[in-house]
Amino acid sequence: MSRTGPRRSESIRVAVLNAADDLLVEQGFAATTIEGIATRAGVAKQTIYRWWKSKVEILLDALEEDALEGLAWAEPAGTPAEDLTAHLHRVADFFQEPAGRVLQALLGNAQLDKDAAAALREGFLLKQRARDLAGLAAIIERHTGSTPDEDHLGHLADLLLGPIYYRVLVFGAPPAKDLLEPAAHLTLNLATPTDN
Amino acid sequence: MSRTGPRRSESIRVAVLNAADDLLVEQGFAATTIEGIATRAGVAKQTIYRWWKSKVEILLDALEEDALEGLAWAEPAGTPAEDLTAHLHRVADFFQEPAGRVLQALLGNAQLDKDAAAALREGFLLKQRARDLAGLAAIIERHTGSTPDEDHLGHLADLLLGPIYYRVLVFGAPPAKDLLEPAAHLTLNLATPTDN
Amino acid sequence: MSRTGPRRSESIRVAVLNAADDLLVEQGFAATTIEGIATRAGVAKQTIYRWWKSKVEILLDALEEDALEGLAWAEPAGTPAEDLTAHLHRVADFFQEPAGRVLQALLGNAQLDKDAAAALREGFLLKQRARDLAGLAAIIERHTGSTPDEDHLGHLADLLLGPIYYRVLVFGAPPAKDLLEPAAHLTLNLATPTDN
Amino acid sequence: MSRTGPRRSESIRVAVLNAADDLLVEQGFAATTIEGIATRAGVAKQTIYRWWKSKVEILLDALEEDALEGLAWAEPAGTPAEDLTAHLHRVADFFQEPAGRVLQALLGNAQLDKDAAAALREGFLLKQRARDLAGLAAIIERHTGSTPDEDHLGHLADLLLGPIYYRVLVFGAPPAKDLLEPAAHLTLNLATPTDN
DNA sequence: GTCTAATCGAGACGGTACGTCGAGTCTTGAG
DNA sequence: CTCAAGACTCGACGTACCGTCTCGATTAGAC
Repeated sequence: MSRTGPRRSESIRVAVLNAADDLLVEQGFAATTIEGIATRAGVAKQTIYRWWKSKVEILLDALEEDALEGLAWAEPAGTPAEDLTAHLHRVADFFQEPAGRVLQALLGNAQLDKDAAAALREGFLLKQRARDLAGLAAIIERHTGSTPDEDHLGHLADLLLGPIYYRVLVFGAPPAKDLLEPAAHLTLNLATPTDN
Repeated sequence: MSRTGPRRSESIRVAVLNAADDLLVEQGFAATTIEGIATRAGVAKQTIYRWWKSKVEILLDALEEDALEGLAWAEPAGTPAEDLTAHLHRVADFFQEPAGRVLQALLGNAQLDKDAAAALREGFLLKQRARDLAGLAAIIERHTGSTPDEDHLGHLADLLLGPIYYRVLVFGAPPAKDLLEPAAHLTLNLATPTDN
Repeated sequence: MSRTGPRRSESIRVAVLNAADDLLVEQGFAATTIEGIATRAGVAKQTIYRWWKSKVEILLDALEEDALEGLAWAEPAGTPAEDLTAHLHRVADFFQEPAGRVLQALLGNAQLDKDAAAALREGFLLKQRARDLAGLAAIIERHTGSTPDEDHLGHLADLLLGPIYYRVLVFGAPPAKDLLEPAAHLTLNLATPTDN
Repeated sequence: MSRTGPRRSESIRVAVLNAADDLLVEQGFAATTIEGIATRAGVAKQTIYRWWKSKVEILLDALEEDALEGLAWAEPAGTPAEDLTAHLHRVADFFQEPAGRVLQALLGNAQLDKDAAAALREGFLLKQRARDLAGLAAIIERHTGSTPDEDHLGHLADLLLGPIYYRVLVFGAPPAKDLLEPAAHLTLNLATPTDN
């Protein structure tokens, strides 16, 4: 005997996520207010508060829908080095897209608010980390024939992705593209057991 | 004929910077309001607005006093590899200190506010970048006897520092310490012209 | 061919009226919300709106059941003066009872809302006025042997009841009891044609 | 050494009181919201909350300024009976004026809210009661040469004013004018020591 | 010693957004 | 068709800070 009464409106959910996304890109994080989202989505404020605790939760919801593909590891299409380089380009490009702006804003906000940081970590970053480790492991395996252990894999991921996030978050733009290919090669070299 | 009347009070300046620092560490960035700083410093709001444009400027002021030494490159004390590893440890530790928290908050806020980002870049990050490049160049020179060109040096700095900032800003804590020594050696290897 | 489906549930009607009554006495008029009544009566809001237009209508419904006896003119039991005095005591006491509180609240609300005022007038006050005039006329007739004309009777009712309502509505409590007996005698005196 | 800084703006105070008055008369009590008053007065909501706790306090403030003259007892101008009758006319007319509407609304609200009732009593009704007793005593003294005792005077005031308030608050309009002169004469008769 | 001009505290003010409450309407599925 | 449950829009609530402003009181050169 399931419960009675009206159900949550999916169209409202989508309208809110889109409104939040749009506002963030157009006006920035500070100007993305709950009232603004409500107005733009044509929805009552109370309806937003019924389903989300804060604008950060809304953006996190929006991110989950959009970022999965933007940061996904593609199927093999060339040599491991080529595929890895291509992925780094994809990550660098991602931060220019709307979904990337959302992630950037949420990362920024996470520095300012411990709860938001925890929510972002749980809701997105750790999952993405797992996907990154899996994607990187697959490429390394294609390259060397074996999978590095967890710790080593994590270090490689940090060396590989760290510079991109660093340039984006600290200097406001992805790194020069000519950094990416050497970084990919370097990582694959480090992944060969003898170099460990 | 110079002007008359009282001059800017240094004690007020210090009280405001300390109040801002303390509030940030104790309550977080969002709770660090101009009104709160004014109250805690025992100062009128107007007095703050007379000398600073926003709380970001206050924190930037506070950062400039504290971060210089926290992120400074030390004098040679061992082999280049040892010195470089030691510096990476220093950077990682810096983000645990109050001054590091301020930088982290300002970096976070910079993701959310373009003006704040520009101010942080101009007021701190670019200068620190220059110091980092100089410090790294000096160590490489000791190691290889020659200085890499500007672009290459920048890439090396990104590879070296990126992972630390990445772990701090994305995962909320500095990387495992055992990542740092390999990263230092790696960077020095990459700096030798033949490996490029 | 009469209509199908269940009819209005009497148990719900009673539950709602009681819930409204209770809430009014316990929490006051403002805190007596439709939502509160619905919750307390274990009934859906919509069900209330199906049968009543507003909380005022609910309270009016509740009043009609209780106030009739509370403000009723009793059968002759003594001299006209005694009976009139007794009635005044009954009216004064009525405002201390729950039903009196409801009337007081509805009178209060009527000052603030023209529609509510009209509803109260139509639904209760004019009927009560008629009962009061009839009761008073009966007593006067017993006393003087004749019935005063409509206008005169109305004035007498105003002089008689006015002070009680005045004390209750303006000063929050019924008048001192020793006002009531002189008022009763006075009214009867004024009712004798020669004193008019 | 009095305090420094800007003082409360008198023009704002007046603008708020007028806006509240106007809204009450034009739209009624329920539609007289703090936000509406603020908008109409061209004032920030916070400014209202700084000086008044609720709209009731605002209206009370407004009342104090306007009701004093509207309900004042005039100087002797004729016989005591004439003056008393004139005063009753003044009271009955008062409830048709804006200030009278305010009093009526506040009386209505007082039935619904104990705190509001207490505030109204303290802030206005008890003072007005004192003025009424004094005014009535003066007229009686002119008529009979002596002043009745406190209790008796109170009863006379209740008999005199009760019917007017009763008709206004219960039936929504002042009593027929021909009630007033008999009521005045009656009261003076009752005030003569032998009739007591 | 004035004089004079800026600094400083205190805080009033117009705003914007917050997060909450209840109103009244509408939708769903059970009985 | 009625009902409980509750999603929905709407308007107002009272609060927090924002950034601007005004008001004396204080202070430190210039004369």
